[in-house]
Amino acid sequence: MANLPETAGPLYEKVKDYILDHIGSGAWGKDQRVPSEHELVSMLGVSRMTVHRALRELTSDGHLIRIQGVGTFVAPPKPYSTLIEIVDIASEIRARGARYRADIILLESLQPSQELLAAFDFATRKPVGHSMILHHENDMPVMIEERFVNSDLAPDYDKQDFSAVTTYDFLQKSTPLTEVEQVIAAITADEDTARMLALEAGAPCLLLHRRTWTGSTVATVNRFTYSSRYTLGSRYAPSAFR
Amino acid sequence: MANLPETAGPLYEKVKDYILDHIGSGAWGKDQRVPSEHELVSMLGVSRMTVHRALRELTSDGHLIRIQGVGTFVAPPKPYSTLIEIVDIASEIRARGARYRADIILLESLQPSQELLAAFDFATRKPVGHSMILHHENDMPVMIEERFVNSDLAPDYDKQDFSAVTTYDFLQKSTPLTEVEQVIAAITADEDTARMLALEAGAPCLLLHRRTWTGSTVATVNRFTYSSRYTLGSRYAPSAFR
DNA sequence: TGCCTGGACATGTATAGACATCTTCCCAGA
DNA sequence: TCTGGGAAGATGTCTATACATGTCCAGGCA
Repeated sequence: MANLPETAGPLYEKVKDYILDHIGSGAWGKDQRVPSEHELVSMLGVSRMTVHRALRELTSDGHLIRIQGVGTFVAPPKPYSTLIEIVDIASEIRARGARYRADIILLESLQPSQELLAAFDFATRKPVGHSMILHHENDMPVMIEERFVNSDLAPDYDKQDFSAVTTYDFLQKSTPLTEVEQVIAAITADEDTARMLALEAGAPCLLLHRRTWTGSTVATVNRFTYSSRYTLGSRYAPSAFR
Repeated sequence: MANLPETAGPLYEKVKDYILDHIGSGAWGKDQRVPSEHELVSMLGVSRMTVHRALRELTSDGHLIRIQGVGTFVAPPKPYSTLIEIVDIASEIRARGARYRADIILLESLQPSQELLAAFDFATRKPVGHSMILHHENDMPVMIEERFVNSDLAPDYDKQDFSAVTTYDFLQKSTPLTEVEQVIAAITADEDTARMLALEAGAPCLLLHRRTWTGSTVATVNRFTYSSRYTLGSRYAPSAFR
């Protein structure tokens, strides 16, 4: 009988470690077959439910691929990709210990343009909420936030007091977010943008386009323009690795 | 006895839906107590293991918080934050159906500068691998990749043939990535950069700084400069939401 | 030759029962 | 009044068993 690692913790964790060790050492390579539940039961001397739990968790972590009726296989290695978490700018600024302020430049309900209709995937013309807010760090403008909000999901968007509640907090409470699409680009600030962000003409700016969904309906279409004084970034520890 | 939702699928999924419905409707609010496993067994007429699995999965999805010996509680709502996945540029370009090419500008081993020593968190001076590669989409330069690699982890980095294997693939195989730190900024291209990317002087560029760790040691320090023709972005469906 | 059906085997789910571990709280004894 | 101990109740783990569902293949029948 094979030996389980002597790490602490519950049995199914030891079974997970046993399997991860074999994958990590290369003994069980990519796409290769992992012993069946029944075989692991014989090899390790634990019950099938315990083996099953270990295999199920490793599968949801992306280490294994299981096909009912066929078997369990080592998953291809994780892509060397990373995730950037972008948080609410108000909390981001405050987290750095800086003073945060937001100026509401505009808050209205408007008839969407053709382009916006397409972004919302609307079949018929109906008004959407629209806001433009200038965010400051220590009274220095750092980001222009422009949001278009689906009025079906947040009908009173243009009647909120966003000097008291951030758009972020309001939207978090009113609409459950299910999906996000984002594009980041570098642009040269045009005259208006440069003026608002107190930049020299021609300064480079970070542009973040974002669409969010709740279910299959588009909830918001956003455009964030960051001053070149500002950087986006964070640190993220992928949980798929041990 | 309470009624489980009539959705399809296994029993534990119905129990999960039952609980998520009560959370979503506001019937069970934030920090409020969820019925105990024993109570749910009585209420729903399923076995404790089935209830337990549902609760455990909802906990790992961040919907619930469980404290042994105390009880189960509704977790505070998810932050309204998003994740951007940034993948390997070669596969990104190919995925768009474009022709990909990489020119190796430089591949060497060098003594790190003071700044680089700090980035690697090295106590003593030792050489690091260094590469500069220009990536093309349809023969148009779109990104300058500059990498500094910890020689302890990838000692032969400067001896690889990166026209045959991408740096991405090589590093993925040689070093298990455990953590990532990234910063994105917009910059104005300097003369050299503009020339390499075939841009006009003063064009805005996207700058992505990245450090990666394996365990507690810094594996690579990277600097990616994207042409203004290029945008970073992707679509991501957070699994924590239903 | 071709189909198709049954058996072997894999994973997936559900249950009952037992014991472990942890927290809370009440009550008896000092 | 203070304190220690134990009961109650919560989650956490493990097992044995049963049945469901899916895949694959070999052997038999047309």
